[in-house]
Amino acid sequence: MDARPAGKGGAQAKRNPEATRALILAAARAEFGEKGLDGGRVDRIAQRAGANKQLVYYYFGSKDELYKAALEATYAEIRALERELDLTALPPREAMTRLIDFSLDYLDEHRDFIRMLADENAHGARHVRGSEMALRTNSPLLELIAATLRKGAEEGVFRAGVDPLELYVSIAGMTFFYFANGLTMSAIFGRDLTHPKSVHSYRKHIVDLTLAGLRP
Amino acid sequence: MDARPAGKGGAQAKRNPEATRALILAAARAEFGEKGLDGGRVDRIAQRAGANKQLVYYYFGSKDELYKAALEATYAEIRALERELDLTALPPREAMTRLIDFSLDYLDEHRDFIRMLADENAHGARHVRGSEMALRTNSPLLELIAATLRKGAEEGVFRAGVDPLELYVSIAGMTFFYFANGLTMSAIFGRDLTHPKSVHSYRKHIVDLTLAGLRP
Amino acid sequence: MDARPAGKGGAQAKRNPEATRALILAAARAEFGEKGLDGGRVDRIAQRAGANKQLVYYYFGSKDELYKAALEATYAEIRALERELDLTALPPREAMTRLIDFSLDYLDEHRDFIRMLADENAHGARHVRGSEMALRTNSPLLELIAATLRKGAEEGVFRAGVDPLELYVSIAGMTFFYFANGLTMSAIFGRDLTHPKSVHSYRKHIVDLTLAGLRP
Amino acid sequence: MDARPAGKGGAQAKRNPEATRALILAAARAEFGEKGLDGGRVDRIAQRAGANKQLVYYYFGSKDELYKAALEATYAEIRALERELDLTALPPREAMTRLIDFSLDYLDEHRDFIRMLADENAHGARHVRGSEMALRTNSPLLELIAATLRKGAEEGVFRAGVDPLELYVSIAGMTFFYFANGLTMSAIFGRDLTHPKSVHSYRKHIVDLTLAGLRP
DNA sequence: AATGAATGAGTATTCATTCAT
DNA sequence: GATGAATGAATACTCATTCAT
Repeated sequence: MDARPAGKGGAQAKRNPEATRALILAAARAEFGEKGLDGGRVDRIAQRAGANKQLVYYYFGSKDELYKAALEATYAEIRALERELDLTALPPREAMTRLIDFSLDYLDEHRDFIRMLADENAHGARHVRGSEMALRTNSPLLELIAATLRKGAEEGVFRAGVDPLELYVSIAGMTFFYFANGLTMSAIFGRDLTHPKSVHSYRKHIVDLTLAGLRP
Repeated sequence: MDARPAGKGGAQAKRNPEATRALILAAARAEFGEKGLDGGRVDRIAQRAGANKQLVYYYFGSKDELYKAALEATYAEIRALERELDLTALPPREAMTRLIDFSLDYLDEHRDFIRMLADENAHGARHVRGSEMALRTNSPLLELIAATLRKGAEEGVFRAGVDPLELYVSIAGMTFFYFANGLTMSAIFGRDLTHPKSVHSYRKHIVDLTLAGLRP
Repeated sequence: MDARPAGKGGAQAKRNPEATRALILAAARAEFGEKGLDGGRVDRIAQRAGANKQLVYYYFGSKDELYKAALEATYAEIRALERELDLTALPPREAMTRLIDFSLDYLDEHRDFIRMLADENAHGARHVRGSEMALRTNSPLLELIAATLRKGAEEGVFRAGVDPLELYVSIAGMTFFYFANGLTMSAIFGRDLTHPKSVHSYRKHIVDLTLAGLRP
Repeated sequence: MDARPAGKGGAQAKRNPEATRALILAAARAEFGEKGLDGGRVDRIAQRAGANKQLVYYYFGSKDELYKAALEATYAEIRALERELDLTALPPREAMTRLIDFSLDYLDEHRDFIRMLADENAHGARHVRGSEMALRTNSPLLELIAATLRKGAEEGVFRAGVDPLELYVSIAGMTFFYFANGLTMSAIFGRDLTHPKSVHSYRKHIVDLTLAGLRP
């Protein structure tokens, strides 16, 4: 019927299931990352993916399952990046600095992750709980923090007895909140926290606070 | 159709404008605190308030303006509480501990505030920007942090040069994130962060980290 | 577009809740009577009623509840008609004849009832079971049959021991099936059963069969 | 993508056109018998048949034509059973009893036929009219009734002048209605008509009524 | 013959908002 | 001030059907 010059058009030309699925998933991550679960629209996801709306259901079953898939893909991505972190050669204080940097940088560059994380919690972590993948996979970052704390304590540069998960939460909190609530704080305090200089300064602040806070 | 005299209408035992308005506002705070802006339903707010849906529009104009009003009321409340904090008599380290405690406790007891804060940012801080009230009122907590840092530096128990706003963000981040993402983290890490013992332990952790991190 | 002043137009000009509700219910009875539960369309019902589609939900909650309401209205109507039957003055055989006539005539004139009855059973009598009204109200017709059988037995014109409900089912079956499956049978047997003459002849047949069948 | 030789495809252990077609047809009869034309799903039919949905279209063209095929198969089956009835050796009254029994038993055991028959009529006998097969084949049962009536009249055990088709409709009605509307009536009258004892009793009732009704 | 991928038109239902009294 | 009735534009999801291989 066509070399597909005109008329119907669309993603159908592909006939590439995996690619189509991937396109839809990427579109979903973008949409949910911007608008959240409630604000995200299946129509818009299909459109973003250049796909037929029904295909979304064909591949993912429902909006909720699609959201779960998007969340899992996001988690898989960040964990893959975490896994690439190689701090074995670094002394504990440098390693800890790198960990904080990583956390800050990732969130700075992936605002969509922030939205999804916040949204997921707002919905009672419903999808995470239902995701075997999210529950199974351990967090490489937590492992790295634990290893770094241990090494630091052995070398006498960090005090002992610091709980890795609690430190993980602290670091994640300081970095997450900065971007998550940056807009509101910028408005209230009249200081543009989104500016690179502000980010740079804050980075130094939390590194200093953390390293000093871990001294023996 | 019934025995009542005429004209008036029905069960509106109220006829108390301010009380009705307050009821609706409270209902809105509850609803938005639970479900967010997108998830919140005007119908449900009216129902919670025991009021007619149209009254919501009569008093607040639109869902969005109602949300703004709810947000402002929430901010007003937390700031009033912050204003009650009297740390003048306390030495800097105790004062700082109190500040952290306050932040943690308030969030622990006001999960609805967490939801609204997260939601507001997810929507680009639209309502905060459009609100004169929220902008004008400076955060008493920030002032207290600044004063405490100053006093601590003078007394030599805190190092100098710490930016009050950055410390404010750090503390807010560590406390906010703990409750905001507690559900997800509890699920993923298999450790119940909502348990009082966990909160207690985490409180000690961030107090220690912060106080140690502020040492000269 | 029509005689109404201008602007939006539509059923809204009425502001007559009860009338609106009644219009929708009537439209639902017509629609479901023609197309059944699965085939019936909420859109079309709204249109038939000259009402907004949302009003259907405002008044009835869901398609299913609307169907139930339509079913109840239909049952209420037929039972009201049954209740008007006064056979006290008639001798048993004439009374029985009237009962058969009534059953045949009602079904002949209310094909929609046939469809709804068939449909309801096809769906496992779900709505009837969920309806307090339909269950509570006993069938006046069954009472009349019972009374007529009793009287006939006393007078010696009917044999004793005939179960009223079974006779009720027989009569209902003979009349219902004639109209319910008339189209199919007309097609298969090449004889127009919908023709008044056919109906007339069949009426005589079942009256004869029944009266003869009840002889002592 | 996998190790299989080439081209062929997958699990279709079949490659047996007629068997596949038969499977689909059987699945369609089951599906339509349970859910009706509107409620029946092509997807589900394919699934029930263990076949690909597209195959349904390959063999039957459309849902409607598949329905027609299912209807024809159902008619063919019942007519084959009717044809097996050999009443020649029986005296008229016994023969008539057998006919009624057959009708009752068949419907009792083939609820799906009831649904299809009801559904077909609800749709204006559209498919039957379009089916040459359904129109061509005469009903053996009607012939048997006619023969039995004739013989009975000759022998003086039945009155003359009874129209075979009308008697056919009566018997079909009494038996069909009992099962078709059994659920609704059970609910309304608070008597379980589906119980074997009820069926047994009703069987006696209609045999008695009919035989008595046919007496000269 | 057989299959998975793709599509368009529908389908019940929801929701913020406005009208009329 | 207060209320019930009415509206239009979405919104997630379904379904019969066709395309490409």
